[in-house]
Amino acid sequence: MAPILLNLPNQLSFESNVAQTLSLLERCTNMMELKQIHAHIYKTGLIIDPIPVSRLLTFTTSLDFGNLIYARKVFDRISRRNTFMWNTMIRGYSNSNQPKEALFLYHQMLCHSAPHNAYTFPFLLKACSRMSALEETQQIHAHIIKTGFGLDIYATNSLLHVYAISGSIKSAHLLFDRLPHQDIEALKLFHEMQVASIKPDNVALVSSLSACAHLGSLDEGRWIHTYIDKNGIEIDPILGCVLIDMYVKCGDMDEALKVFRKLEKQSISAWTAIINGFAIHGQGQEALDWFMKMQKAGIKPNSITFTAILTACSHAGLVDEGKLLFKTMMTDYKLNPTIEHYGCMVDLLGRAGLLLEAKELIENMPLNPNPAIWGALLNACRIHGHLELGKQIGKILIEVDPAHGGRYIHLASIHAADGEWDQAVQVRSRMKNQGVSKLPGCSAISLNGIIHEFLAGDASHPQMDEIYKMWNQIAEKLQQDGYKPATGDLLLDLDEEEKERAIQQHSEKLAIAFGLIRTKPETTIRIFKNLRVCEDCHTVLKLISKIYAREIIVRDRTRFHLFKEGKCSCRDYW
DNA sequence: GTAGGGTTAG
Repeated sequence: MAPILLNLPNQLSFESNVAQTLSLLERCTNMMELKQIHAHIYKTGLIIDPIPVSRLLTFTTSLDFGNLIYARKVFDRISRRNTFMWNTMIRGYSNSNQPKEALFLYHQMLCHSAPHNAYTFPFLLKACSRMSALEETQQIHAHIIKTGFGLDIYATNSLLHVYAISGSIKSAHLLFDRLPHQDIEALKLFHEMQVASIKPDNVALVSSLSACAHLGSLDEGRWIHTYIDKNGIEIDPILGCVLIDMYVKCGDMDEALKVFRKLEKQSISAWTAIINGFAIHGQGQEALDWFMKMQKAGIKPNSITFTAILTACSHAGLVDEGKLLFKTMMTDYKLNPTIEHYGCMVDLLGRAGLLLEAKELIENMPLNPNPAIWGALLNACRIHGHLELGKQIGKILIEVDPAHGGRYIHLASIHAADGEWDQAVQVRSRMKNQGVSKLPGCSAISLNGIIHEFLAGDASHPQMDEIYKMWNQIAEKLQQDGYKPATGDLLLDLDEEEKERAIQQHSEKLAIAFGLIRTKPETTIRIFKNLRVCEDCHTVLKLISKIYAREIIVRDRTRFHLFKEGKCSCRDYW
């Protein structure tokens, strides 16, 4: 029953008026009632107590209610705003579709010299994470340290989360390094933190592990796993799932399976994480086997499981299996395909060269295609040399997704592949005019717990002379093996020789040269790249695995490649 | 009276 707001007695004492108003708020279900309560607060002088109006704000900005426009009106009318109220508004915006407003409010907060507290940062950083606002994150990071919240576990976790999902490997690692788990001395500090009861709980562990998964930080992930075991922390279903996912994304499927088997109860998400593991490792048949095994164990696949299994089919070229699964998903499992499932299917058909079928699927699907859908088709055009269609789609893509640097690069290289240099240059300058920049390619390799990072053409590493020397040796051996640099994709006004030089300095090549110098013969080399491996580097890595008799594992943006004896686990289907 | 969690196509 709705509260009878108009009949509030007038002769209440202040305290019981507060109490009654709060209780009315709790039962409030619609805007009309809310507005009446708002009016009542002002009319009866309750506004001098911060609690009723704070509750009103909390309620109005809450996820269920979510009327930020009205909340803002309430907020703007308050003459003495306290930190709680600012925080509440920032939190509201951070969960809304205008997270930018959260940052704007923080700015205002600073202008008003309103004090912030430990609650302020997690809200702000949530807003940053939703916008992938890296620069702002760095500024907030500086504020956190300056104002003495640098050891606050909530602030630190939130920072780690934003850095990890926005691909800022370096910042995330710096943060990890600051976390006290690097050596014995640091362990003491870690212990002190525990005594001070700021030890990580399950939620903190989950977000750290998830950051490791994003970054491919196997060493740190293992460290956290050991910490969990040593401290007898209970592995709840979410922690189990993210632990598996960490090993999966760090390239250690064996360990992922070990964790899975040890779980007390294998939840649907744990199964899905394993199936997805096989998918991104290119082991399509294993993924299918586990999909069956899961159902035999009495677990029904959900929508996310289907994304994983369709990804598996797409990466392994299992076209018929994928088509059948997509069909049975609707008929037998009664699941409505989402845009992600259509994305998988476009990718599956496109990679297999069935471009027309992929295009038809997009045209006939009941959902509006998003940039990712067009991106999948564009990728297929690139692989199969459908340049005309590629140009059409590329043009659409830079219209609908003008802030995405990769799209311009894609379109420009398709023009280049067709010999249309003028057009390619035009696309590039359009990108420049829009103020869009390309995410620089970055490859990382971890040796003895230290991460070494390389950018293309990078000369900043202290051992650079040695690395280039090594690369020249490698290049000589490659040449003897008949390798010729594939410069076709490269753009622009470089002549052939310069192009060769540019391609020789790709980040993954520098990383592999460094890996060969610094590791013993026969050890596996693991490299992580933030973008897709380039075609030429893929060829080179295959050859190196043969010439130097090394296994090389590369995780790129979408999947793992295992190079062994001159071949890659993706069977050149990627 | 306010905080932080997972598996998901490109």
